[in-house]
Order: sequence, then C-alpha cells, then structure tokens
Amino acid sequence: MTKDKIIKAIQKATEEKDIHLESPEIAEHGDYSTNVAMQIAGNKNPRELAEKIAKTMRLDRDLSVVVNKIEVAGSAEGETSRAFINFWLKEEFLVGELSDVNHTYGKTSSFKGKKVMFEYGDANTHKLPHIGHLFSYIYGEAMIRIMEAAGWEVYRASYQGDIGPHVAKCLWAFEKNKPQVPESLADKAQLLQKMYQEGSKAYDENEKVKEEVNKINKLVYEGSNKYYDLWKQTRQWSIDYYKQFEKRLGINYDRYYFESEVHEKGREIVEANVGKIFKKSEGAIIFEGSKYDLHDRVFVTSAGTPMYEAKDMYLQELKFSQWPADLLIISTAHEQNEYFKVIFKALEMLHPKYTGKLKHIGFGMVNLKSGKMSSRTGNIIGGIELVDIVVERVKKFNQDKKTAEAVGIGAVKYSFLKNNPLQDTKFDLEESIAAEGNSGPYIQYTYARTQSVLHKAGKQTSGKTENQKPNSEELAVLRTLPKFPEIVAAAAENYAPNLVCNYLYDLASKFNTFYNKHRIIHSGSVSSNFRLALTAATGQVLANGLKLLGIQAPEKM
RNA sequence: GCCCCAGUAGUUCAAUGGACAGAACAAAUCCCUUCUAAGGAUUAAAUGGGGGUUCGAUUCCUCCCUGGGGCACCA
Repeated sequence: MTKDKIIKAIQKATEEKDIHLESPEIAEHGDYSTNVAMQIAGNKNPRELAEKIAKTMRLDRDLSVVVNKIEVAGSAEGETSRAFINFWLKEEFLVGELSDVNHTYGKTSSFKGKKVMFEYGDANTHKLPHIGHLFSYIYGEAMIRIMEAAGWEVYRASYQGDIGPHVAKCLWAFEKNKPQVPESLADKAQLLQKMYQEGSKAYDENEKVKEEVNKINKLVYEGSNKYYDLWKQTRQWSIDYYKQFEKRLGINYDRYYFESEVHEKGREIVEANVGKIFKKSEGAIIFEGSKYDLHDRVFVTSAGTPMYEAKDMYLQELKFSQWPADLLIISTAHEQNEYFKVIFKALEMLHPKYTGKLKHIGFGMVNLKSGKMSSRTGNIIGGIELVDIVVERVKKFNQDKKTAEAVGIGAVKYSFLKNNPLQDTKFDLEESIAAEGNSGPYIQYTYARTQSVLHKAGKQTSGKTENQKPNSEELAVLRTLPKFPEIVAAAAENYAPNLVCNYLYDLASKFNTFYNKHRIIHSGSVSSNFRLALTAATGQVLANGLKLLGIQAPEKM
C-alpha cells in the first residue's frame, strides 16, 4: 500500500518509529498528512523541523515515484506553531492505479496465516429471533468478510440455546394445547413462538405451572420420554427455519453448537475443579470473580444443574479442539460484557494457553422508538418480521422481486452497520425505509448507475487513459479510490464495519458529484476513455465494498 | 449500594491527541429536450457542567449531572 511506503520514508527521514499518517478530510491538506514534526519537536521549533524533514524527503527517489508534492502546512498564526507535513500523490500514479482495481481489490495480507473462530447469530430454538439477533447476524457476517479480506482464515460458528427453561415453557404450552401442526416451516416456527409466549406468561403468574415447567425441563435433560421426543421434533423445526433465514441473509455457518451438547461436560469440568478454581457456596458452585476485580457468579446451581457459565467452560474447549484458532471471538449484545469478563478469567485459569486468545465484542442494543425490545413480552416486532416489512415497502417502488429483496435487505443491513457497533442503534422503521442519504440503497443506486453507463458505452472501456489531466471532480474520485484497501484493513483491526460504510458513502457521493457535472460517454475520446475507466473502477470498488458488508449489488434499480 | 458503558446541530450519527468539529434527515432555494432525479448544488445549526495533563483535548485523567447496562442459583 502507498500508505506504508510513505510511512517508511518518514521513518527513514526522522528515525522515529511511531509514525502517524492520516488521510486528511480536507482535500487541500493533501492525500496524506503527518504530525511527526510536532511529535518529536520537544523544545525545538516544529515548523523548522518540519521543513527540514520535508527537504530530506523531497530527495527520496523511491518516494518520488508516487509522491509529487511535499508541503509543510498548518495555521501559522502567532505562536501556535502547528506543523503538518502534507503529501500529494502523483496524478499519473493515481491514474495508473485504476488498472489495479479488480474484484479482489481491497484484500490485504495484514493477518495472513491467522485463524479466527467467530461466534455470532446465536438465536435460541423454540422462539423467534429478535432484532438483537438480527443485528448479530448482520454485524458478524460483515465483520467476518472484512476479516477475510484482511487475510484471516475464518470459521463461522453459531451457538444456540436449544435446552433449558425457555424450551420447557414452550413444551408445556404445546402439550397443554396440543395444537394442529401446520405445514410450512414458517408457520411451525410461529407456532413455537406463540407457545413459548403462553408458557412464559403462565410460568410467571402461576406457581403450579412453574413446578410443571421445571419438571419438563428436567425430563428433557434426562432423555427417552414423551417430552424429550417432542423436544427433538420441535427443535428441528427451529433449526431448519433458521437455516432458511440465514441463507436469505447470505450466511453459511461452518458449525452449529448447541447447549444440549455441552451442558453435561461443562458441569463435569466445573465439578472437577471445585477447590481449585471454583468454590462451593450455599450449595451452589461459584467462581469468585471478586478476587480479580470482577464479580462472583454461580456456575452450577445448588440443584446441580449447569448454568450458562458452566456450559461455556466446555463450549470454548470444544471450539478450540475443532479449530485451533489464534483468536476466538464471541459477539453478543453488550449486556453480557461483564459476564464474559468473568467467563474468560475462569477459562484462562482452566487453560492458561487461552490467555490473550479470547475476545468478546459487546455490540450495542437495537432500540425502536418505543423502547427496548425483548422476546418475552410479545407484540414486539421480530428480526425476520422486520426484514419482511422493509422488503415489502421497497416493492412499492420497485416491482422486481429479486431487486426488492436485495434492496430491502441491503437497507436493513446498512442501517445496522453504518454506526459504531459498540453503541446502541436507534432503529426507526420509517427512516430506514426512506432510503435517502447515507443508506444502503444510495450505494446500490450509485453502483447501478455506474453499470448502466458502462453498459451504454459498450465494450470500449479500455483505451488510453494516460496523459489525462483530471479535473477537480475526477480528481476527487481518483484520490478516494486507493484508500479502499487501507479502510478495509482498519475496519478489520477495529472490528468496525462502519468504516467501510463511511468510505463507500464518501466515494459514492464524490462519484455522483462528478456524474452530475460531466458527461462520461461522448465527451471526446481521450476524456471518455478516462472517465469510463474511472466509472468502472468506482463501480468495482462499490461492489467489493458492498460484498464485504454482505449486501448485494444489483445491476439495475 | 457497587461495577461497566455512553452523553456532539431539532433528530440520527462521524471525527487513529492535531489544521475552520464532518455528514445525513427534517427546513428553504435552485438543477431533468443530456449517460438511472432512489441524483446533484447552495443556505442555517452542536462538543452536558467544573477542574486538570499537553505546544494542542470531542478524544486522556478527575469530580458532578443525565441516560443505558450489569451485579448468586435466568439465558
């Protein structure tokens, strides 16, 4: 990357290792800018020092291949001596870069040879995924694609709660109502959701029901009985239904992990380490997180049933045994942040080799205008429902079914991804559908526009592009294109797909400004060739970027 | 009570310790006999409050205020 090249040159000129090279927001500040002079000035005059560094760097032959102007700048007013060194890339170099843009553009080898397992989605069986799950699916898949582009080898994992009280509540209501089983998978899943809600309500209101549900819960764990059989059957409905939905979202897991396959061994691990890592307390087995500035948690209840905590002890071991990862990421809503701090501490004590390899990403909660959504209270819009509603709305102005699906899902995905993932997302249904401004449809529309132009131009997209002096709108696009690989690498490093969104929006709006002001086809042969190359490269980068976000790029809109 | 996280235009969000704090939506005015107007151009508006560190703070430290999350047998 050109960025690395410049950094190396600065290091050479200053003998300073820690170089900050940023891409200024303002075009007049160059393509790259460094504050190194201020950083190392000490009691010297940073301005003079910057001049000296710039002078040395202007003589750097390797650098002069890509950089044609090095300038010292900063508001020179009074004593506030700001001294930035700004770099401008050569226009010939930028034009030459256009030919490097292909379908793999954006890939880097920053994390080549590294393996990561990424757990996301994590919807529970016997109820429907809520909007938080939808966020997890979307964020996880985007993050994975971005990490793959940065060189990571990724294993996609889902962990589903398919056993426990929530399931027993559903089975209780199911057995009580003995409902007619519907044909379609979607209706079956809907039925389970209804049963779950009914059971959950009765559980909270009636002591007797509570006892019955607890009994069912135990029976399912024991196996070979009526409830166990019902559990197996209904569980499969959920699993099949989720697979269908995941496919629609473009997700293909390498492995599903289930609570039912880890609870037994999880309990054994905890019990085997009582007195070493865990401790008996009031009949339960706990981990004393408070000894490590965390908090105490129960791992196995006084009744002897393993809690989530215990299950995680074996789950992570199982994951590592199947995929020897350098990094194991679990992404959940941030309400579990402190839970995972305790869990990781316990795991690291159990397996010192895991230290530094466990990472929890606690993403923000999705809030509707009406407040937090939970799967408990009913009458709340679910994850799948949300996608359906948005797609239906898109159909009102785009009748093509396939395109409406791509645009609708793209709108939801983009609106979830464009913000800092660690902060709460406020989701306004109407606004997300409006599809204006910084939105998925805007990027898709711009892509479709590039394709339309290229299509109309016919085959003559490759011609001479040299000796072309770009105008300011062309230059704005030209200077933005080569930032893409840097952005993807930064997004991977910071677990922040929003960086990719922001970049795509910036590129798209620069292209649209250019498009509105200048004709591309029939603008004189040299100019036309150059503009078509610029259009093709922009389209390619938009398509690559959308792909990383898990969003489709229709040719027409 | 204790522990985390966050507080930026009317609203939703940006800003690896740096150059006039960027957008979008909403509001106002323009631009389709021209390659997709789901587009483009122009205009108004913000760092919760007090201290501190620094040449320089939205960013780091500290106190206060406000909001969200978590804290023993749920997942």
